[in-house]
Amino acid sequence: MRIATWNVNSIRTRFGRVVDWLVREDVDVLAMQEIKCRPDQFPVEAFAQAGYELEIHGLNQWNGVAFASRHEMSDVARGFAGMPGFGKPIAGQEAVQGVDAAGLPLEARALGVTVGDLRLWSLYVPNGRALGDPHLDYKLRWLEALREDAAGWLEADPELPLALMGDWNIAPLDADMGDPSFAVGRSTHVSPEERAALAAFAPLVEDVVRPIVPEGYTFWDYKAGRFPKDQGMRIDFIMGSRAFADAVTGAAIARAERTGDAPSDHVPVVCDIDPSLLGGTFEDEYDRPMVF
DNA sequence: ATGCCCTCCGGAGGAGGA
Repeated sequence: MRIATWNVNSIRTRFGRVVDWLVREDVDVLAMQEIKCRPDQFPVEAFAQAGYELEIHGLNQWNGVAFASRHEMSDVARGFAGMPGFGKPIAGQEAVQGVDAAGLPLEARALGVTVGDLRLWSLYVPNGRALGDPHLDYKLRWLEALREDAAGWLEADPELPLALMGDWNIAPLDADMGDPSFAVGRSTHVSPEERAALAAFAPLVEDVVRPIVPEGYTFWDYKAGRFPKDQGMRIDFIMGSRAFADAVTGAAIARAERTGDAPSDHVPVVCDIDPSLLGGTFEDEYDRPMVF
């Protein structure tokens, strides 16, 4: 079973490329970020024709997360319980996009689904924008709230095959920073605070791709020829719980998706799961014949 | 370097990205 995450940078611009890749690579479940549209604007037909169902969480032209899956999805969660909002309290926003406990509007940055035994989240972690910007504080609070909720999920079920996957907007190691416009002490994505926020997930989930793909970036800025110079960043991760990580049999970073016509600035990050290693009752109907 | 490129909305130029 193949699972992937991809910041697509507008699904309306990219859907042909995305569906082609899903079919070509035989992907079962894709977590998308930055779809940049509402559900009524999402190109669902292109996915349906390729055999994929969708769960979509998009509020407006910003952010937006979704899942495409060949398998049934259930227990859909739009946002997590402790997720903070951002911006100014706006009267009437409760009905439009929901608000947090402080009355701040929630953004479309987290979508959870269950596929078989797997609990999967598509996450678009706030960018942070700049050191000292209130958006960076939002980023850190958002991550801490996610960590607290994820700790609760795993406390309730330590054997839960959980994957937190998406665009984390943090380069955890110096080897993950190849873009010279990012530097410790000068920019977001590499600050000690952000790296500590990601490292705090260590007791819960681990990067399941790095042990198999030790090198390579997942994002290259469109500006300044960052891709041809290979000045990218590794900021997209599949973070798996113990039970999830134990079932991983392979992984890849689809670097070729940054080439050709109209690429996203991010590429897909992929892992393969052997359902028989999950120890549960998941049946992959694409691997096993249906018995009637 | 308040730059570069790309996408959004709206119909110009600002916001946001990382």
